[in-house]
Amino acid sequence: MDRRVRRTRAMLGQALKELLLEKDYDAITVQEITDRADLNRATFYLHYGRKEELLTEMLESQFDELVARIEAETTGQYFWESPLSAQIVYEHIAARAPLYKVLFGERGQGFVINRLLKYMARYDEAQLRQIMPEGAPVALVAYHFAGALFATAVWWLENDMPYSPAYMAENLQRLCVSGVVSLAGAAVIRDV
Amino acid sequence: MDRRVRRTRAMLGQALKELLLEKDYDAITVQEITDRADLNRATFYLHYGRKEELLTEMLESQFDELVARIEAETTGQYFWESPLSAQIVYEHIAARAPLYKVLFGERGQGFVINRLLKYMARYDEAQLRQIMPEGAPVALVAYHFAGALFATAVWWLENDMPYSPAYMAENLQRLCVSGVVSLAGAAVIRDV
DNA sequence: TCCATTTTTCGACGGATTGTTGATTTATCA
DNA sequence: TGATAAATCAACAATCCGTCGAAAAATGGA
Repeated sequence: MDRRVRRTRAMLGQALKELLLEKDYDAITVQEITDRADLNRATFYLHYGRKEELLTEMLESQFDELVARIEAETTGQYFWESPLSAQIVYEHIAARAPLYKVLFGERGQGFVINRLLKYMARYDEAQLRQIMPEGAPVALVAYHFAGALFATAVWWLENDMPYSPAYMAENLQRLCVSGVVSLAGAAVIRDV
Repeated sequence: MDRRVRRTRAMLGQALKELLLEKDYDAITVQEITDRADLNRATFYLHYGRKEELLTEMLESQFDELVARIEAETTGQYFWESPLSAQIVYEHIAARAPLYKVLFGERGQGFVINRLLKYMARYDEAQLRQIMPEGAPVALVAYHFAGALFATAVWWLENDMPYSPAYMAENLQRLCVSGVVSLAGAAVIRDV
């Protein structure tokens, strides 16, 4: 890939990231992105058809990065075997809190949310298929967990992360594995 | 409220509903909405500042309608006490499947999804607060469940509703209350 | 280093949508 | 019926879109 292409795309991605922290995604124009990146507007259309493509490319690389880290730090473990995997996810989110708060929160984008759900569910489904018995609605359960992780992350970001990643992960794992009864009983999770 | 106002708003809402089934929300213009409703474009701005306001108004009334039905059919029961409440939710969704598939699915809108999550979580939190012990992260758990319900609904709609509302509700309730262990054990839910 | 290839720039184009204006016509309610 | 409110209509400037062709600049291989 041409050095100019790499440079141009990186500049456009960086410009979009910056602008996302300043104003609504819908309100961001191609002109603004290229102005910020100090590139000509026509150059944008040489690489992307719409804003969505640029944003999607950014996100995919972020997600791949996250999965790679999980694989590296939890070798041989299933995602739900311990809270560690989930903790890495929440840490990943915390490290990018301003951006994710915008993308997933109040003024977020539907296609981003759906892509995230699909990404998480696909990863989850592959793992659950090895654990759950034949005939179980694995794909459905995977979406259940993906949705729970997504929504708790949204709540966490909206409320300025009042709990630690470890606490969030512990809570998530208990709810997914053992349900609310495991919280409602004697053993209430201690805040961290 | 003036009869003309009621009529105008109803026409605009109906026009938007129709257009949502035909093209992406983003691609729908105010001009198209008023053309479809056989109203002048200026009339739209007499009632709403943007498309979002019209859509939000539509959704709120749908949600209120759903909650009213749940309250009426499950008197004195908590939402999670039986799968009945959740079943009513899935039935509500099924009855509006084409519209909800557009609003929540692939090309859905972030503000719609967030508003939905918040609406569900608020309802859920009020109930959970009466069940769960002091000090439990009730708001967080409420979002967990709201996200699970949302994501399973998305999956359900995307896959053309392969399970019955009763099955979806039973699965949701078991996962939320007792976790995945209640499915992974001997008792796998039978497909309905 | 040189040269062919690729990328980026520049200015400009028509077309579409936006939100608002003021004057006019129409419908409603009391 | 008459005062009030709502809807219509045409027009406005402003903005953003996607695309174009020609020119300039940068790249990578010979």
